[in-house]
Amino acid sequence: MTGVFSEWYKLPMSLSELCINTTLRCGQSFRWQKIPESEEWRCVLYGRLFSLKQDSNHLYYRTYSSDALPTPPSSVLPSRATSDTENNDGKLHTEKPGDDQLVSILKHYLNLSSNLSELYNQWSAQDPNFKKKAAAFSGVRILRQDPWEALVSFICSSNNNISRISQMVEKLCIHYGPFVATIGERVYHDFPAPDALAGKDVESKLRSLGFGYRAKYIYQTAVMVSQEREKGWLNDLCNPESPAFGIEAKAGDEMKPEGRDGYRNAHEKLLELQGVGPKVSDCVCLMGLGWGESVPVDTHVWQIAQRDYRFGKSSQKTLNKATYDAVANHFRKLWGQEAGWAHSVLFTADLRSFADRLATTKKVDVKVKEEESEVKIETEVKTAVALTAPKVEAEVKNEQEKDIVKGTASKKRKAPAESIIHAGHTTETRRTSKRLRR
DNA sequence: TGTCGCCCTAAGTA
DNA sequence: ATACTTAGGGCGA
Repeated sequence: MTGVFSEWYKLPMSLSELCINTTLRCGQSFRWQKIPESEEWRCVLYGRLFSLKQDSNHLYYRTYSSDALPTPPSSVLPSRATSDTENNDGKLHTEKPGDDQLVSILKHYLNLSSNLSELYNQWSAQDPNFKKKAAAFSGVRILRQDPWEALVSFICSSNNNISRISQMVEKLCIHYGPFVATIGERVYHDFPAPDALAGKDVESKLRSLGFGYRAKYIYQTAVMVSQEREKGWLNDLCNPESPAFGIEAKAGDEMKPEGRDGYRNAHEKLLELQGVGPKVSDCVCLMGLGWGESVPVDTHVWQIAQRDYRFGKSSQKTLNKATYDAVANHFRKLWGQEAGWAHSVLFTADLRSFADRLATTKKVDVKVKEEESEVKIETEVKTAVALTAPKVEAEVKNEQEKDIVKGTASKKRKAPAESIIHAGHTTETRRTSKRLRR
């Protein structure tokens, strides 16, 4: 089968508004494929193979069309979690030229409506640590992924790494997702719909494919979403201000330290699913449902909170429900309504695979003023390398840099005991624990 | 309410 | 080489 790419179209885009080289590999999406020896990224979205590349002034995009499988009907465009093809596609049947619809899809998926530079400025003004860390990581934007895909992807993410999660998601697409195109050796499928993963033999098949204990979670969640919930159940948990593609935006409710009511509700409902705890639920809320205040707290973020925000040391406190809510609420109060976006910037800055951003390291003495105390500490000054150069990671030069990457450095700072933040003092105790309801 | 052992796998580490 | 740990958790006791 043959096919052809469209010409490249382009959108004006600065790297501070969107850096695809960071955004597409920072662990929020797992399906984007970097073409070797090229700056090009590919992924199937809404049944179409998209291709992206970027320079300092523009984002370039094109799509691929197979001869035997022309542009899919627009009925596939609404989210896969809705197996209803008749009610939700009203806005998608408009007779727009192809490139016009492509740019709508891209602007929606890439979440381009907000001004990211302005958000970085606000977070930096509120938080010196953010300002310091974010310098080398501009253009990290939260994508609007399909809620169902986000749900399954983050069920896969437990006790796992980005590389293997990506492989598992790829297997789901190849074995259960609709075929889209073949280019060279590479076969492109879209992500499977819920009912495609609810078959009787799915669990055993996934186990044989190396999913481990996640196989049961995926199968059980697919059954619940496709058979035991109303159609559109998952999409209805979306932030009304950030709805699924093709749905009208509505006004949202009021922001609170623990998040808006709609966010709390979505978070809670997701906990009913198998294999979904607080962290996975927050990932889906943030990256699939458009709730910007969702702050997923994993072991990594927990370490960041202890290291840079004076939460109790790990030897004293473990990451439990109370500390989870305390950390998330703290970041919501610090960064505001889009706290989850800021969180992702710091998370990315600590990812091992981005060690090449810490190209040169030299020791200097810096006076850092934090709250009342002025502490003289020894710190590292990192100089960013070009953001558009996805080169092979430079070898970690010495133990010091290795520690930075692992997030185990900076035991040098000693914080006053009074300023350590304790979970019980900073958050209202929530009674919404998944386990307590059982 | 908090803590612990267990669940799967593959790559990295000692 | 072989055992152990880690990698963006969740669940039940």
